[in-house]
Amino acid sequence: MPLASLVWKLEQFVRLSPVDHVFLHRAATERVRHFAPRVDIVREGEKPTDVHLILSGWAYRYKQLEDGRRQVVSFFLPGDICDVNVFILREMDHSIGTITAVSIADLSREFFDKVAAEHPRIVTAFWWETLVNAAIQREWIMSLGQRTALERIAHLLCEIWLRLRLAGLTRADNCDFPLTQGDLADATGLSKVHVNRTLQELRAEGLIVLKGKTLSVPNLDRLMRAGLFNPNYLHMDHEGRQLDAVGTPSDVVAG
Amino acid sequence: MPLASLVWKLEQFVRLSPVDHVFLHRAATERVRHFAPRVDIVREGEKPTDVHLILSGWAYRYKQLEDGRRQVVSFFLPGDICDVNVFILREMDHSIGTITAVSIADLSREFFDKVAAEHPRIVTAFWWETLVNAAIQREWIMSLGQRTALERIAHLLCEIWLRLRLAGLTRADNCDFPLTQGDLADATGLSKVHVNRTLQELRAEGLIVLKGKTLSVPNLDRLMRAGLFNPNYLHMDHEGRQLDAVGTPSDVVAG
DNA sequence: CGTTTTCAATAACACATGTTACAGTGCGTA
DNA sequence: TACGCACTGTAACATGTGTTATTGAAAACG
Repeated sequence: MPLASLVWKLEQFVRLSPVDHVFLHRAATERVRHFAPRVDIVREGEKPTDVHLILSGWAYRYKQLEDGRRQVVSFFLPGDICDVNVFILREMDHSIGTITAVSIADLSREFFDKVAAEHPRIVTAFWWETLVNAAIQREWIMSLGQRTALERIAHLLCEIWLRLRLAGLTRADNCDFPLTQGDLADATGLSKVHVNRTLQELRAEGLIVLKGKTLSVPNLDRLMRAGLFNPNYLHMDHEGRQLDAVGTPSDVVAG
Repeated sequence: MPLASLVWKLEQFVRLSPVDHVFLHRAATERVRHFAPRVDIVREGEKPTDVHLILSGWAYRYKQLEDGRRQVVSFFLPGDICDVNVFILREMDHSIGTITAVSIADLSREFFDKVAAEHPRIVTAFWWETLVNAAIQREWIMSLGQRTALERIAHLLCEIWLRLRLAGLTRADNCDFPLTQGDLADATGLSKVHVNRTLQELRAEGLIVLKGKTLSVPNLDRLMRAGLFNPNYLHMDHEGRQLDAVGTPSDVVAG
């Protein structure tokens, strides 16, 4: 069920009612679109009309300078919402592109009006999603401004790992990892060559195994230390529920 | 009237009713606090209880690593709201400190509940504020990841200039500028020494005059070009209303 | 009103990361 | 099966920015 990741994630934070569930489910199955890998979903300058919910696949948000310099500004994983309420803006200030094949559900203005009027728990959950996304952006700023190449990459891998885990998308100690070294370079502000050097270093220290399109993290704790990673900014806990309390990948969200 | 900056700014985007005005005014005068320069208002790890509205003065949001590396993650100018609805999170993932003397109004959870229930235009305006702040964060990521030192500083100065202008806080071609070179370094991810070098360069090219605590921008257009600055991300227009239409230096935002 | 502290300015040197170039590997597709 | 193309891996070299140190000028302070 492709909606699982979103509901799963939101329920970390707010207990949704059965009515909420039905409502979300309908919204997420009504207007669904599918995209090939490596295509743009939305382009800078366009008028935003809908909010996009990622049902499956990976995507990213990026900005580009006229001379071609390109920066990935965030990654979208299954269950992520692209920007609650963007349609109140006149035009997009960035683009959104797919990494893998992606399915999205379009959420309309009316959907959000209805949420606001009739589903207070979902409102809260969406605010949580919005605030966490803002916190992630801040942490990226921290990484780009202060962390070394090795710390940056280690940090990013930790973040992706935890976000995937929250969406129920990790296996024992590994997960799908469709990003190329070029993608990592665009996200970390490093050159491709240096990303490669740095990945070698992480491998040499046994912090990651990255081959084909899967990433293994033999020891998350060590990787977190290498990236100076403090998970507080993901706000994965609420009312006493702690991230650590949830143990291994599979039962993470059991709650 | 210290509330002017906020109202002025929000009205750029949404026309507020007289009732909205009265309501905002009351909220902004009820619980006001004053802080000295260079002190913390909020510390990482604390439980957020209120949302802060900056009535006057400059502040910043920052994060710090254990070894002391410090990154300014955003600046707060008069009229800015620190984070709509933060209090739904369990703890702060960053700190907020003052630069100058600062007055803030504390906005409670009840305030936001009331807004949600009775002031739909304010809801929209706050969403706009939230989305613009997110866009600013993205642009900082772009700067830190892709722009050179000179571009970064030029870009930041343009951003601050336009935000001050929107709040009605610029004079003909100059404005107050209380940031030290150390602040700029922490915000741009550069060393203090390199910030100094770069400011000299900007001065030598006649792009800025920065002395004491005031900044002059003789030619905003040239500075914008030096910083590869595209103002679209500030979303200063709505429904055809352009920034030019509203006031002070009228020649600014070309397109 | 001098004393102390912060901030700005500059120089000399160090190094993390960028650039260019090319070879190897794997994978999609015909 | 082989072609083509995108991705990974490495080497040699270039450079933008960091580091450390010192000085002078302004503020802040007692």
